[in-house]
Amino acid sequence: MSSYCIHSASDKALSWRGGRGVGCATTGVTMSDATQTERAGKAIRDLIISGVVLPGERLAEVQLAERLNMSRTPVRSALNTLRYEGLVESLPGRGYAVASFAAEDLRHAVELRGLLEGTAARQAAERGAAIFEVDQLNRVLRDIDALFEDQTTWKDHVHEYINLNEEFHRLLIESAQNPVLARLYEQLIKLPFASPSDLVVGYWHLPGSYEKFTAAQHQHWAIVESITAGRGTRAEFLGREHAEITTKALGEMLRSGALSRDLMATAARRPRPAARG
Amino acid sequence: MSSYCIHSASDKALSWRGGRGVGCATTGVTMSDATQTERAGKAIRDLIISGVVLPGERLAEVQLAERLNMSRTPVRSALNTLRYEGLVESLPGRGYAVASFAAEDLRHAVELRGLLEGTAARQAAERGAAIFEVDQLNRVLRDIDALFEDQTTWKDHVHEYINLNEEFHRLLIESAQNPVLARLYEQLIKLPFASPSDLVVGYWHLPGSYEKFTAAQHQHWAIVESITAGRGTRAEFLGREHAEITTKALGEMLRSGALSRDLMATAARRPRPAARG
DNA sequence: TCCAAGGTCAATGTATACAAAATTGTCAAC
DNA sequence: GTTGACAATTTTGTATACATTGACCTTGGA
Repeated sequence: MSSYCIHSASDKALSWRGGRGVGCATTGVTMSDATQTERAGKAIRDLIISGVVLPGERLAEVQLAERLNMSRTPVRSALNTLRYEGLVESLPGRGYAVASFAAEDLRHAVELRGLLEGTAARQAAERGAAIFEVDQLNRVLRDIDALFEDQTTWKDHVHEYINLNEEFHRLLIESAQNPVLARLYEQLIKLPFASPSDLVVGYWHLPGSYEKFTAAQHQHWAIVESITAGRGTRAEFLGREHAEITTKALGEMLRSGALSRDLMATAARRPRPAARG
Repeated sequence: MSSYCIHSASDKALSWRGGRGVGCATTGVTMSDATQTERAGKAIRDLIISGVVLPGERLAEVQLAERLNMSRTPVRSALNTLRYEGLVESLPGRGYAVASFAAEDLRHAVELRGLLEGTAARQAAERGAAIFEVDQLNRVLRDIDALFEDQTTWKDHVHEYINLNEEFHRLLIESAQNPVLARLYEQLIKLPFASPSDLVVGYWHLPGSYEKFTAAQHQHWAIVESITAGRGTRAEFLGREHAEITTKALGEMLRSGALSRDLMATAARRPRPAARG
């Protein structure tokens, strides 16, 4: 079984959620987390994302525990957590099953992320963002600009771009100083391919990615500009429009097959448990 | 300790989350749920909402297990769940503590609810809501109209209004046919006093409530009207504006002391764990 | 041959025992 | 008197054994 880590197609094997050096699904043990529960969570997540277990398939506790070389207790705990992250669904009295995601779900998630980011930008603009926060946003954007200066070498710095892009979006949410919004955002981007990084990971090697990324960066600047100027409405709609680029990129990714097709429900949305894998 | 159920001040003792006939925090056993875990979840929730345990206070597993007459296992599971509902915070390696809510958090939650409901309304309008869904929304609104016909007796039907109001908001979210949005909404309204019902429960006996409720009902009609007419932008902004009424009501509730003050963090936002209760 | 009822079995739900970690209290030294 | 380290105790994290529920298969009857 050569299904290894995520995106076996992509040679650079960018990890899915910035987990630094986490082991792969088959073992799930090589990483050095604090608790067994965390190890279980990451391992099961990998199993799902990498497509080792398919959508709709049941996740039996004993089976998982054996596979991960631990007892049922941390596995149970991790499954309960993953339920709230939307990766697994709980069956009434029969444990859990891998959640199914349709392409439509991904589009919805991206659109909602734009909505929340736009709201954060508006609130930051309306309350008057602190100088410190704006400075941080500007610094990140200048760093990203530097990466894109040379169109011939920018692909060598994709990792840096991913980190900076993620930091920008995180700072943007923080700038609203709205813990409830931040919590909701956190929950949303835990869905597969709903976070800013995930989409970059899947998109950067496609043709035309440079133009998309520079256009997105243009919007980044405009958002910060709006916040600084206290133009809340413009900030909000720029945040939403920013998601439109992502949606477009998502569409290209789907057509190109860059997204692990296993994540998509091929037949109906959320097929019945299907006790038999 | 006469701290009993929720809102000891309000004589009619409306239950907090439509739990039909759930027992009270002190026992937590009288209800007949399927599993111990569910019982634990509801019981701990009651302990928090009713103010028996205070914000910032640590929740020790053994202590809770003894109090609820069960083992630590379901208590652990329930605490893990409540973490994702925002009622408790997990301390790194030291278990859990009751989450603190500032008045500002409640306002933020209500505003975000308006944002999501507005988005749902827009999406329903844009995709063209099915006749069946619109019919259901209209039916609920007609039923609510009937309740408010007689200004002298409407308070006898508060329970019915709560149910109908909740159903309207649920139908509104469903009309968008957006599972991701629905999931986010579900998570949001699990916060204390973020759901439509909770606010009605706390507000209906305050002076001027009749006018507020009828004004809200006016907006309900306008939202459905917009959806039917395919006017997405208007639908969205009506959804947001609808939250403004709620925010105003929330302010009055806070000033009147109708909200359990225990839920509010009196000192700083999210005080340090404070190992000593 | 099909349907129904019962039994068997596997998997989840729960309890408890054990291990590891952290906090608290105590004692001694500065 | 304050500060440091060490030990004792409480508390969380994990494993395992048991109970109970639900599913599947077999067997009997129509």
